[in-house]
Amino acid sequence: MSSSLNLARLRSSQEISAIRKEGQSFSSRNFVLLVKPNLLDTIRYAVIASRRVGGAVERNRCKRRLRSRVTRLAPKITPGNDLLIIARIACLETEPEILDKAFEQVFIQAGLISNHV
RNA sequence: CAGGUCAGCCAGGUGCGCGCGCUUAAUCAGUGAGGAAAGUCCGUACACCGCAGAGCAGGAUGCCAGGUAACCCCUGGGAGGGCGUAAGCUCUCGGACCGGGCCACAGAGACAUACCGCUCGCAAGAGUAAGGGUGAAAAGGUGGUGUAAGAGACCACCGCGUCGCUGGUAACAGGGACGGCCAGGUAACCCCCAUCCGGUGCAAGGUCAAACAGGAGAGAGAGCCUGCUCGGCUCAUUUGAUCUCCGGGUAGACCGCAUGAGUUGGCUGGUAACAGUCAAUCGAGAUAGAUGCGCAUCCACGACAGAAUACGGCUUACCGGUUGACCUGAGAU
RNA sequence: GUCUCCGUGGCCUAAUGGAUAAGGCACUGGCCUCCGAAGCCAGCAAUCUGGGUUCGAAUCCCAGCGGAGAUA
Repeated sequence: MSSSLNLARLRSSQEISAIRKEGQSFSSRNFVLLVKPNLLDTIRYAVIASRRVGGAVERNRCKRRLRSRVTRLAPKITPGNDLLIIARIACLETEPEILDKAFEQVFIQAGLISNHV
């Protein structure tokens, strides 16, 4: 209950474009992760699926998959960062377990998961 | 039984666990995408702006009748063409005597003409348009009479036009009389005729309203270290710190926003589209944008695809399943 | 969401309803050269898709597909 409090959504387009400009990027086949430290003790995130991914059904599916993995990993992630996750076409086809692994790998690479496993 | 045609319906179900949006003070609980939600191709509602009334310009529609809030929509009917043995499917539809434009190449000639021809004649010339050739298209067609050769010059049938009659609300159909066919096509070229259309679109529009700047008034103190006193510091006291009020209104929030040309069922009228009436019922409302995942089980093994102000159509995409009517062929009784 | 516009070889352009769809760059082959470049000659290759109007469609009409832009 307390862990869910420091996970928030980013809503304004100004903040998101700031992350796109200034954030550090870490990419995989399925998605791109951009990180920018904020001065708060919370994690704020946003998920983007552009028209390149597909129609409305495919875009919703991508966002759903990525969002659910963020909420699952949230207790492990070190707070104080803004995250921006951009979906790629491949994340529609990859198996859920492989996507899980790729997600953790990228977050370790970005140094966001401190107390791993 | 096989093949086909048309019309309609469904769009995985049930249980458990985790998770999301909305309703709610909160839990529990309830509820939660489509037949096309799509394309944005038409038509409206609704909102604001404009507007005495009318017209011009521009655009749309175009066989007839009906339906509808309205329609490039639907239903029924008509004429003509194409496909199919058939059930049936499909395409076309005001005006060429308002006027203008265009009709390449070929061909003698494309809207006006006689090249090769035919006939008469010694010839000059005259009479012709049957046949040839060109072309998408060349002064009704076929057969006969007739003639020097020919020609609606005349006759029969068909086509065309005009005027009555009968049936039909009408488009039109049937049949009759007369004309003797004086003149091509194209209006998805301009145009003419009839009917309709003001513009912009929910990011419409409205309410509340930080901050910054502005105006009016009060005004000598206000703030910080610090909870209080002392003390200190900063900013003010001409160019005004600070406080109060004001209008417009940005960020943001809320309304618009889902009880409606609603849905389901019955009855009545109508061939039908549809209308009327009675009863029951409330079935999404997000705002970077909510519906999924796992397990079990049943089956036909799940396609196309995701609401964003709402509705009526059209068009396009689509795994399959199923119901009814009809047509053709074969066999049996 | 709403509105507007466009679509011609690999790329950039042209076109009166009447052609075998034109030109430049690129590509391929040849000539030239000791070898290249340049130049010259020849070739390859296209009207987004499907219907319709018309004697005839890249052009006109309808539907679809794809791509741009505007709107805060």
